[in-house]
Amino acid sequence: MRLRIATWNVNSVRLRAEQAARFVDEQAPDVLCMQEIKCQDGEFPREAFEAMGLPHIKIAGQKGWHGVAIASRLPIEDTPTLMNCREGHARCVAVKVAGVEIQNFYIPAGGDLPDRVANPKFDHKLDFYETLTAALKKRDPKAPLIVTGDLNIAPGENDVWSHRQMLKVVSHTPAELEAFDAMIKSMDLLDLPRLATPEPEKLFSWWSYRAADFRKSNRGLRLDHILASPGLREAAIVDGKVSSQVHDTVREWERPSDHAPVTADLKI
Amino acid sequence: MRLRIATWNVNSVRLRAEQAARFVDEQAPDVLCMQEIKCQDGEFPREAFEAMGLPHIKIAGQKGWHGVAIASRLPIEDTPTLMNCREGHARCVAVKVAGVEIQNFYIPAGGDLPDRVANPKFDHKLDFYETLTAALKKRDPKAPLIVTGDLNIAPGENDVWSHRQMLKVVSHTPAELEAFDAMIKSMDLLDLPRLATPEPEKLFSWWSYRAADFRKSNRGLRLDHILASPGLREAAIVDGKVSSQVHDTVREWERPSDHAPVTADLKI
DNA sequence: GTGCGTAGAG
DNA sequence: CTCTACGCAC
Repeated sequence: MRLRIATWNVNSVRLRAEQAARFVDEQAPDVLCMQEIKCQDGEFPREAFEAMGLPHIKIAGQKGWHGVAIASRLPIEDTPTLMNCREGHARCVAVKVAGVEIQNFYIPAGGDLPDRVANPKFDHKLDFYETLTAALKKRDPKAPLIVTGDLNIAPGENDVWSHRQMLKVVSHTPAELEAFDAMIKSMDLLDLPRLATPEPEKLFSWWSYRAADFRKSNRGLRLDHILASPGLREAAIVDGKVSSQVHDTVREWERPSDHAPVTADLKI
Repeated sequence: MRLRIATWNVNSVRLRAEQAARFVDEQAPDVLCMQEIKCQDGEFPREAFEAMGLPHIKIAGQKGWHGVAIASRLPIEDTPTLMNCREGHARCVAVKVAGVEIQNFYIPAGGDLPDRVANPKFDHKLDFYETLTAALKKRDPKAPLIVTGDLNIAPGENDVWSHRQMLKVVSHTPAELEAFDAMIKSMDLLDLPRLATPEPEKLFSWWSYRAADFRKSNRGLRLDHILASPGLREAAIVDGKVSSQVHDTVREWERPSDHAPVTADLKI
């Protein structure tokens, strides 16, 4: 069976429910992990997700900001999140689907100044990574685990439009690249979209709203990730190939999210 | 030649430009007087009005609030407004089209409490009427003049859903009815929509957004007016008939203004 | 209920 | 530029 997992920072699920329906119709994900739903649990448009064939829903919402959710075609089993947000924000949600544990995160953006002392948001971001990395180290790498979401770091030189310029910009600073790398090494996580589209090809999942024409300037970043535990290696790599993509055409739709959805397939 | 004059409180011209195009397409007004455009002069969607065949435009805008404009199929001649707003709001705009002077006003709503001392907004409203009435008295009644806009008073018993209940509500209080009457008497202005639809038939041009179904409750008010000077009597009353209507179906459109457009025809 | 202003986040 | 929150006006 093919299990297609999608992650999408929807930037308000109430404003994007119709686009979610279109995306689900076109790409048929079995599990849709969302970030920045920007609503409380009771305000989540459940009916819309039921109508699009994803009736099994787990929501971690809060008023107006952040908020994560998972909507699934298959029944979900409740499972604890790997960690909790230090600041009490709704940034973590997890389920088990078809025997696969899915941990969905909206990691803090980290503010403008890449300085842990002067900028508490940047400290929060790195602390989030440290806590997550520590939690992953305690887990059995052979267990089937997906770590996904808007992780707000573009880890590779080809995950940013300009490595040189971005090294000074939060999302691609050396401290963040190290934090991301440490997380990956915690259990040798597989970076599925990047395995499917190897370097040096550029791969982005986010483009700023501020650009007049995001295609023209193409100043994107790869902030949205689907990472698989070693226990999922055989499920993710089939005949030497990984099936995973960034659905960047979604970024062209009317009134889009600034993030494009990312999918990856597991053969389970 | 038929000159069709329309007045419409659009409640944000930028949000309503498409609806204006539809209305102009369906009703073919020669002159469209707008209120509550809620934008500055430079933010007015000129191109949209040019495209709908109303390229001659006069705008009195301000940031975010109030704002009036006139868009015309025929060339416009600049003409001074009959008065200026005491508070400096953009509430008055005037043009001359085909020899007819058109004075377009967005008269203050007047707040909740009908008390000139306790409520400065109510005082401003009555003061606006007094100033306008004084200005009209100085004009030659035989000159072709239209006074139109959102005048924020429902003058007659059949211009409100409940005369008894509304006598205590700003827009239909005794002081306002007197002020409206004094304005009419200043030069025996003709109330064109009411002449076309005589009492006791109810006639409304505004329905609150707060009603779930405005058709069902039908708690409307006639706040939007097209008044003609005696000099336009023969132009407005043709074979004993006045051609004027409230286009209330516009209120049913998607994301409507809370006001419906009103039109009146002159034979000139 | 709807659309503005302001501010903050991204 | 595009979201949220809050407050105000209508």
